[in-house]
Amino acid sequence: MKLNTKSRYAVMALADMSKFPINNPVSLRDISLRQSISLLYLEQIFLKLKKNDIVKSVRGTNGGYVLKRDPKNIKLSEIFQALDQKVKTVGCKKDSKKGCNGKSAKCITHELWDELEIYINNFFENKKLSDLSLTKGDI
Amino acid sequence: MKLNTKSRYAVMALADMSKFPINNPVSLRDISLRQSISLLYLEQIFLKLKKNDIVKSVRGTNGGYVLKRDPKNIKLSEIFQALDQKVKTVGCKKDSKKGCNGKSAKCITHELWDELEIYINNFFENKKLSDLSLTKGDI
DNA sequence: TGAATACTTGACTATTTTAGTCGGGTATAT
DNA sequence: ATATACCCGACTAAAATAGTCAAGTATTCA
Repeated sequence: MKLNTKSRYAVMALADMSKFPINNPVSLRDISLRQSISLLYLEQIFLKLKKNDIVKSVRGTNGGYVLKRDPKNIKLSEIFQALDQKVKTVGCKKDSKKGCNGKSAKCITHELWDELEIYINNFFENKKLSDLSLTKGDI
Repeated sequence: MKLNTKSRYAVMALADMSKFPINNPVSLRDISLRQSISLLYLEQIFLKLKKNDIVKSVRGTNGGYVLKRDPKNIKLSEIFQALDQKVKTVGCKKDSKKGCNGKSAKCITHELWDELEIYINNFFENKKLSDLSLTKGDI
């Protein structure tokens, strides 16, 4: 059970951004340097964050990305969702007719995994970007 | 963030076993058939469960595996540990001097991941094998 | 005693996922 | 104009995962 770098980097980058005055575009190049994340990888990540309405982009010289909302209103769950980073505990679909439906022999433990999924999602649901960015002084 | 099949199967198999009278050896072959898990894969899994004192083996005809303790006293966290299935949220070591130490630029979000790890482990720590095996009627 | 059952163990392999790169764009400020 | 910085799909290397194989050993029962 491992967190992937994409969502981890996304949170790091957004936390980094949230240290700067809002509406002040932060370039991926700068984030890349400060957080030691490959620029090209960051581009991939921010594309998704943009599509999911978490950031908006400002093109051209002195451009960059800007948080679309106040860090207080950005839940970590949104960030994870943006990167298709679901908490997947089981292979079988929840409501599929054949195979596992939570009652069959195969998935005696299905309920448990569902419960775990909800439990973990709950963690992210209750954390805001502001919860992390404001606690530390330096970047 | 995905659970691997090894630990999932381990829990399924143990839940299956715990339906039968204790001290009654359950063969992997039977578990394999009931739960549709490859026998050879189960063997691999049970070797680890045995090494970690969760089950004991009975060789020979009518042999199989037996739970070493009452399902009420087997925490899911033990099962996961037995399969080296740690909840890993970050790559960097917790106390390494160079690189990330929770305060450096790189790991602005380190505390968050630690918190998540503890949170998830807590789930498994508070679940017993008996919590799942007894709730369902059939196997 | 020997055949069948069932555990034991390490090594091996195919598949999938992950992490990250590459190349060729487009928009905008100065 | 030109440098900066976002845009986007396709690609690839490496690692992890899932599962198999081969060659055992121990025990029971006929």
